[in-house]
Amino acid sequence: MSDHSQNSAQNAPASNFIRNIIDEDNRTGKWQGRVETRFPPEPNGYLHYGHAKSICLNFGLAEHYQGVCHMRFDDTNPEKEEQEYVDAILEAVGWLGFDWGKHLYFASDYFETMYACALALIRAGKAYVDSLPADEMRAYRGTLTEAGRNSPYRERSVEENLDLFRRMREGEFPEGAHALRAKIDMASPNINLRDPVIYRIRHAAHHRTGSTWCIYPLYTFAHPIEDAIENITHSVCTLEFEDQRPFYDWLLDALATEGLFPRPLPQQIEFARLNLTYVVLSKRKLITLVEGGHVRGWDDPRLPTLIGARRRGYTAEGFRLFAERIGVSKSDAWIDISVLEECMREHLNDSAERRVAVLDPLKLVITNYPEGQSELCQAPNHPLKPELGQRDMPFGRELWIEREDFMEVPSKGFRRLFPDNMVRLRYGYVVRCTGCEKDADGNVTAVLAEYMPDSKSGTPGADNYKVKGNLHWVSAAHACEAEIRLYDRLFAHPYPGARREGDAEGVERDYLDDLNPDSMQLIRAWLEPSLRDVQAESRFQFERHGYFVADRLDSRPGTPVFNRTVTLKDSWAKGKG
RNA sequence: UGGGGAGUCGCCAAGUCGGUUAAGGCACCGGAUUUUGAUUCCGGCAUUCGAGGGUUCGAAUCCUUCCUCCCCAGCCA
Repeated sequence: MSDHSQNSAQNAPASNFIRNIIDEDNRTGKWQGRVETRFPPEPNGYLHYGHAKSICLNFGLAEHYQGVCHMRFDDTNPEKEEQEYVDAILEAVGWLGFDWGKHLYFASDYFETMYACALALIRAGKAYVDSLPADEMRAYRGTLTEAGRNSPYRERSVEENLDLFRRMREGEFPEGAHALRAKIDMASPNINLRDPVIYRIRHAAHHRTGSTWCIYPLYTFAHPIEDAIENITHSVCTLEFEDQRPFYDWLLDALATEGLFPRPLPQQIEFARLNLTYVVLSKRKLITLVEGGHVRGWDDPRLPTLIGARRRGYTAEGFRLFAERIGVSKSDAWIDISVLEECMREHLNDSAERRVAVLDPLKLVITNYPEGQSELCQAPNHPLKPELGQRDMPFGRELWIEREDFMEVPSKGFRRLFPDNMVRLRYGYVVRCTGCEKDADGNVTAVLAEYMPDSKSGTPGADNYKVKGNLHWVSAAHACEAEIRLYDRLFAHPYPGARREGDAEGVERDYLDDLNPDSMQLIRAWLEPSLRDVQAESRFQFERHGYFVADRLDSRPGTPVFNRTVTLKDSWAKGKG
């Protein structure tokens, strides 16, 4: 690729170390140009933003190199996995816009092959049945700084191992009585090589294989085999598996040596998982948030789950942009949540039609506009896309405007409504503020103004009025009332539960203490009438506010319910803050 | 303290078989346009690559010492 094409290719993902590896493989012809990746979640929970990074990476790599990405379920632990999660994961990946075609696989479909691999290992003298109880096995394993010791069962004969392993499969033993271990090196400085357990006894029903099996392979053993079976070329996983790679290579090499798999063998490549500020991504913590009632469920718009994101109005395109923008590397990086938010704004700004909603209403009375009269104003659906057309907005004597758009005594730089000031009612008339009404406590109950009859937007003389303020409004007589859910960050601190500067020695913080008490606000607001019959999951920009989506579960034509996806940038508010 | 990784602008991240001025994005700061204080546009934004020492005509890239952070002792993934 020339320098020129690199610079001009706007949408070309940045180069990264994984692409460099693949480019090199393609250069040497290692895989004859073939690129096959996989996204291999365990179906034991809902996918979150971190998975989105991995999905975009794996499917994105396949897309870029015209390869394929397998959708694979790593379902080797029957006690944790459920069909419900399989379905939810499939839906989430599809929602993100990726297509695995015919490449949908389950590790559990390979159990027989894995069993054969174990047998081959035993015959090759590279695996043995250990009968040490779990706690003793732990003691024999040694520590980070001390070598482990060989199990007294380590030198069992091949025949005895074969017999025992077969009987394990037959269900002759209770859980924990025996385990199959790879025979490598109990003194290895890499603990993962100290004869890792590769098969355990579990008398549990598996969501797909039922009670067919009572022994199950462990991830360490299963994953490389899954990759080899599926002819994966580049097996991309997160950093915590780096120490596992020597075993990955040892296993596949041993199996290839026995003639079970052809070479070259798949290569494991590790990248840094996503860390995002103001949220938590660990499964354990997410479960606590849901089960502890801190959020409204797994699809709560505040939760960093993909179903939550969807409900909040985040878009697949936004996630893909985000994945591209944050890149891929091996350094532990913390991405600020604002980067994700900005990606969503970017896509929504381009794709969402504009509408008007008054969230904190204050009555505006146009005193020189006849009572009972009304007329229509035309508002474009998208300022940059005239082809999207426009809709009518009724205008009348009484309007709802935003409470913060009026100040009886304006602050410096305030260019909205205040006595004697003129502003344009967007898509309507220019008005001059003449005063306001207050209740007994001095609270403003209505703003008074006079409109300029010759200032209507779209009419010949309208441009003669030069005003700095442009306010949105809805006709009080025509507005549609609706529930709006305003979401903010779930946590009030960028690193929930982390020590703060100034914390006393030994202070432990609980991430739950960092929950943002104002992360959700339910309000009732006035919408322009065209929003009344909106379809669930429709997305709009409410002008001057942000992006909103009709709740996919609770919104119905006639009774809309909106979720705020993300606010618009607001340099005025920022300047004041 | 054993092993495995990582440290380049506020946040990411290219660049690493040494070679003129250290990509790009986001954020930020100016300024222009604007019937969203939005968008868009234009300009600015690391004499410096965790720190020190060394090799070299020349180092973010090589050598060396040190510092910081992350991961590993499940019959979880």
